[in-house]
Amino acid sequence: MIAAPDRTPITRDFFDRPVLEVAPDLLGRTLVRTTPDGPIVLRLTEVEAYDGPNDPGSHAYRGRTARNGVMFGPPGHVYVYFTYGMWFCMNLVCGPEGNPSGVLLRAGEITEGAELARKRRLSARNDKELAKGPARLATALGVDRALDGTDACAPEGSALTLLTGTPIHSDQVRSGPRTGVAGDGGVHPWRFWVANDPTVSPYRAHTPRRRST
DNA sequence: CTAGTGATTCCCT
DNA sequence: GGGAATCACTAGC
Repeated sequence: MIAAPDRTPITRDFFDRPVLEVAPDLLGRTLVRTTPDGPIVLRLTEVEAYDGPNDPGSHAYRGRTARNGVMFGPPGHVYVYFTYGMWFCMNLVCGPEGNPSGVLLRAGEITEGAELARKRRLSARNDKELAKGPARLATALGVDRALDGTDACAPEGSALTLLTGTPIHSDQVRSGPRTGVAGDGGVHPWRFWVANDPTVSPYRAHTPRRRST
């Protein structure tokens, strides 16, 4: 018997800790995205930590800007950014307010509402690919910049809610270098995932792009 | 399976 | 103006 995931919303205290504690503790948690068409529910299987103003891989490294302002606000809120001209990615803000840190949600397993996620992810060849990768995850959940700053500690039925779920035992948590982070940002083992989970995204070393013109 | 590249827009220098 | 916390597609093994 496997116990059903705990559907109690997570409290803000959960996020008001150092990001390197929060990140592995997010694995196995349940994220509910409520849309007009119904809920889409995701079990988190892969995350990445971005640790405050001294992390050169973090969007907050060069100080507060219009884009990253949510990272400087209270923990438990969602930072959504637009990247590569086409995609959105989502983070959960951690740590004390004013210390900009967050966890990028990189992959997960859709456990409810897969029919809604499939409509947004037409190129996915199977359900394991629906949220395998940070932009795919945001796409599958219908998350875009309109949700930047949303409170993930809100009651279920709000736009986004993180539930207690089923946390992953530490001996099933793996860690490694962050994906796609340029320069010194990739040296820390701040990517965390669930061992042997088929929804975890493949590791890709950062490849610098050459100018096209 | 891996490696390479075009797409496409915003942000910051 | 240059690069970006990516994806989808292709070629080749």
